[in-house]
Amino acid sequence: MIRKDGEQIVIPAAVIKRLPKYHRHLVRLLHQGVEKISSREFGKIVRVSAPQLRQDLNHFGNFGQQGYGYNVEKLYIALSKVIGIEKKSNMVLIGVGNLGQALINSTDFKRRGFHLAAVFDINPRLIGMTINGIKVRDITDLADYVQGHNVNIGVITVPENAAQKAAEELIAAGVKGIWNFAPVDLDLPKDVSVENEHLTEGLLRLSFKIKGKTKFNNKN
Amino acid sequence: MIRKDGEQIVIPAAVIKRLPKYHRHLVRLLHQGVEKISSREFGKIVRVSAPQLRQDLNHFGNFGQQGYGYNVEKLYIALSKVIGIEKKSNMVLIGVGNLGQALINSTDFKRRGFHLAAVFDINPRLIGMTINGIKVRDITDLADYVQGHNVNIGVITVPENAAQKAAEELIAAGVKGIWNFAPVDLDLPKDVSVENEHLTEGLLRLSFKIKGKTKFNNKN
DNA sequence: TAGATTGTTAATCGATTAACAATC
DNA sequence: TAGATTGTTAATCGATTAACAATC
Repeated sequence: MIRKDGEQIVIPAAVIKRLPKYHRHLVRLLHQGVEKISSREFGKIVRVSAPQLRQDLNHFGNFGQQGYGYNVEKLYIALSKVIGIEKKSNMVLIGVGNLGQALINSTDFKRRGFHLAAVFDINPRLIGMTINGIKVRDITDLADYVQGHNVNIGVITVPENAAQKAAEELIAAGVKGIWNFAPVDLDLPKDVSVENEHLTEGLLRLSFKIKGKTKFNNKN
Repeated sequence: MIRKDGEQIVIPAAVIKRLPKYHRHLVRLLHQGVEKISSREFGKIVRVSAPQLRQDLNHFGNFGQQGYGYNVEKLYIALSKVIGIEKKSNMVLIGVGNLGQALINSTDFKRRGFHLAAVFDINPRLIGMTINGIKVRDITDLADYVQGHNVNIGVITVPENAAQKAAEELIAAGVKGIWNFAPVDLDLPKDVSVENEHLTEGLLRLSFKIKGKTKFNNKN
């Protein structure tokens, strides 16, 4: 791709959605010692056509080599930079309920370069407890902590009705992105990014899909 | 929409993705006592253009009324049927770790018509325990339970390396859909539906978005 | 009835696929 | 070099938006 200087290049939403999957499989291939891979082979793995895969990658640079394919490590490093996880970033979490605790104990995102620096709650019974080596802090200490520890992501695992307030506190404290698990659509300023994990919506989609298949199987 | 008899009508993937959000807000509006809503107002809520909202809904029937808009309760009932949640459906869960326990304690999907009938694990220390009133059962009892209790959805919250096997056991037992939280792409027969909750992928997308915004703000 | 708003067709926009020259 | 495979343009396909007749 030729980058036209000075212009803001917009990456299609559909491309952005696929990048994490590419990255996940590159990590795996790297661990498995795979050295190179063609767009055809890799496309089969990530369930995307070979031309589409090449198109997607070429939004960010020319990482392949004609007649050879893609070097797995090189592509992994390139994509890590594209996504912004080539160096660790710090997160804080608000809401030490069941889901919050599950995330505190998770190893999955830690392996991808995200460090959960601190967790907060409003409940005095939880404050002071230690979970997986992380102390639960008082929500009133949030701003101080975020400003002093280079935190740029906030995770929201509070109940529905507390989510908007938690988001506002995170933003006031200076985080740049919010990973939201509460089943609400947060109202946020444009310069803050959000990613929602509306788990129940996935379950409804599953229900819809099952219904369609069942119908089809009944030839109805 | 005029339904051409005998033909299999394919609903665009993009439409399916939006339905759960429509449903979530209809539940809320219904609770708030809102009686009717226009495509313009509702579109603003779900962040979709009015014509798109009408297009989407008209894939399933004509639920509105000219000059009036949509009756909230009528639309809620109609969409519930479309999604397949007009009556309760039974689920089982495999993997009573941190995330599994968080789901067992969740009220969110229960309110939308999903009943967690039983949970299973392989760990003898967990088997026999009761969490939120649900007994943890031995994974070897899975098939018997599923067949005897009209279960059609299986939830997978086991570690990465155990997920494929768990999926196969669920399918052998007869579930029609899998709600997968393990960070792997399951290999499944075509007549079984899957919905993945690859949480870390959401976090990577967030990282990418933050990076883009930061760049932009720096005028670089 | 008059005003409002749907349902639906046609036009536009964006994303995917096909094809192939470039080149390792 | 010859074979393989990329990067990229053009063609196709699908999804969104605009527009408006139908109608409550």
